[in-house]
Amino acid sequence: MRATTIRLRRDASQTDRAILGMRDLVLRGEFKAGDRLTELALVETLGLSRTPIRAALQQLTQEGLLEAVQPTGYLVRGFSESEIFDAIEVRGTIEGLAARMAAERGVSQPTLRDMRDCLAKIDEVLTRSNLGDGQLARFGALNEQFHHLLLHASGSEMVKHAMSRVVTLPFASPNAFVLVQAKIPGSLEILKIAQAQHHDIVDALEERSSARAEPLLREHARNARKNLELVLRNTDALRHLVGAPLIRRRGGT
Amino acid sequence: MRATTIRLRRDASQTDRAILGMRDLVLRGEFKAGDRLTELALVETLGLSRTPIRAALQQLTQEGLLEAVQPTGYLVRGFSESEIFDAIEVRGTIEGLAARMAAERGVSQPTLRDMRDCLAKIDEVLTRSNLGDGQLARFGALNEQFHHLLLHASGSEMVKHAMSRVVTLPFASPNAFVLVQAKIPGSLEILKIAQAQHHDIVDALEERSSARAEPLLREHARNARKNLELVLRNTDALRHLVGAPLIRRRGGT
DNA sequence: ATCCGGCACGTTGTATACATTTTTGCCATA
DNA sequence: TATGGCAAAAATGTATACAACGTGCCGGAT
Repeated sequence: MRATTIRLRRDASQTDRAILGMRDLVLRGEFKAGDRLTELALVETLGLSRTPIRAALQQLTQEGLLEAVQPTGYLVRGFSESEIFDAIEVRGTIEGLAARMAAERGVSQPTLRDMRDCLAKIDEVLTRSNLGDGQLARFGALNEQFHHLLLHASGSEMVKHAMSRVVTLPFASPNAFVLVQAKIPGSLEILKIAQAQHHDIVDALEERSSARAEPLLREHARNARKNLELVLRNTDALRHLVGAPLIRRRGGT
Repeated sequence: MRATTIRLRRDASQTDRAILGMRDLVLRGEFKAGDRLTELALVETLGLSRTPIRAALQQLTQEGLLEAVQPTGYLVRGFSESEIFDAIEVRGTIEGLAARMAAERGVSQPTLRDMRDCLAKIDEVLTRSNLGDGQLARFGALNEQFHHLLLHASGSEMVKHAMSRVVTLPFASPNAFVLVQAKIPGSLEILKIAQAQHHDIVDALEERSSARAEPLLREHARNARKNLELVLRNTDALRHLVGAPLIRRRGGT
């Protein structure tokens, strides 16, 4: 390799760096949706050899960020608003399945306790009258934890696996729109509603009501659809949304 | 390369051959669940170089057939009965989502006609009093076509994409247990019930009843669960099930 | 006998040379 | 001007050499 090689690495392999670097480039919009990615260009940009680049291209394609085209090559994917809506709907459906299974099969007391604890911490965050970035980040971490606990409660590796695949798409994760809420007026109300749903969900699991739990999760996911709409109509918030450059707007970028 | 190189290829790349070859080896049970796969061993077995082997390992891992382990390496995955059940449940859930979307958004007349035509052909196959392998293969092809038409009717690329990921797992596809039905007594009845559900599904789509269409597809997928149980209790059928060596039985292979 | 260091080997990670395929752009021809 | 085809350039596909990393074995010291 050249003398330009960065030797700062702690433990990351070249392949990991290629994946992280390329994901970053794509999500930040360094490449536009529809752009063709060539290995050699990425070799130059990232300072890595073709082998890890190829592995990363394959990885990001399976994540859904890139698209393999025939006969050969990769494109940066773009996402229409309706595709993002559908991705969120798929996520809500899988989470609904997780909730149904959890309710049907029963959730262990320790797991229920973990969920209640998690919600208590979120309640505490939401008592503050206005949220700074730090509080929002804490909400995001706890929110993610709650959704992980739900998957754990489902007791199904297959459901976890299905969820992990759905969530690799930008905008599809339960946390996708949390961090930009600071830029949206009324965000506290939105988060309080989400948290009320969280409580209802645990109630449903506790009473083993799959018929309540499943639609609750579907509806819970639809918050993200509303948030997407808000963000799309708010230029300042859009600037802070990770992956925003990949969104294809009707009649424009 | 060695003189042993097979030059029969039409258009398959080495990478394609590695993927097909490895998938075949795994599904046929040449490697047992839990076996570690080393690149060099596969190089010897398949007569390819490490580069396409590595790509194939990555691909089969994302398909769910292999499992990447730390610090480094790949294992052949095994599937418990309950994992297969859950995989089928996930598939039914995604198909249910597809059906709901199709009903809500409305299915075009040409697509409805295609579905009706497809079902008419299946009806014809099922009028024969007993099914040979050829008839069963035809049923399988038409069944697959029907399920593809449903995805098409959903009008959602995201749902198609989610389904394509679910279906890569062995046993999860709508056709997984069709081809072994020849070995199971009463298979004609099973297929007739499935076909009755097909008709109900199209009826529901036609009247745009998402509330009917979604649960119909979930229940339809559960046929596969029943078939799995039948096959697991029938040694002869099990021998003809693709991927059977990967099934972990309680207290045995 | 046990613990520990270090060497040898097997495996994966990475870079790169070479082969093959695909794209591109030019030029001749209609 | 449109078109066909050919050659050059660029890209990907493939093989392989070498590096880095573990892991286990063996021998020596306590």
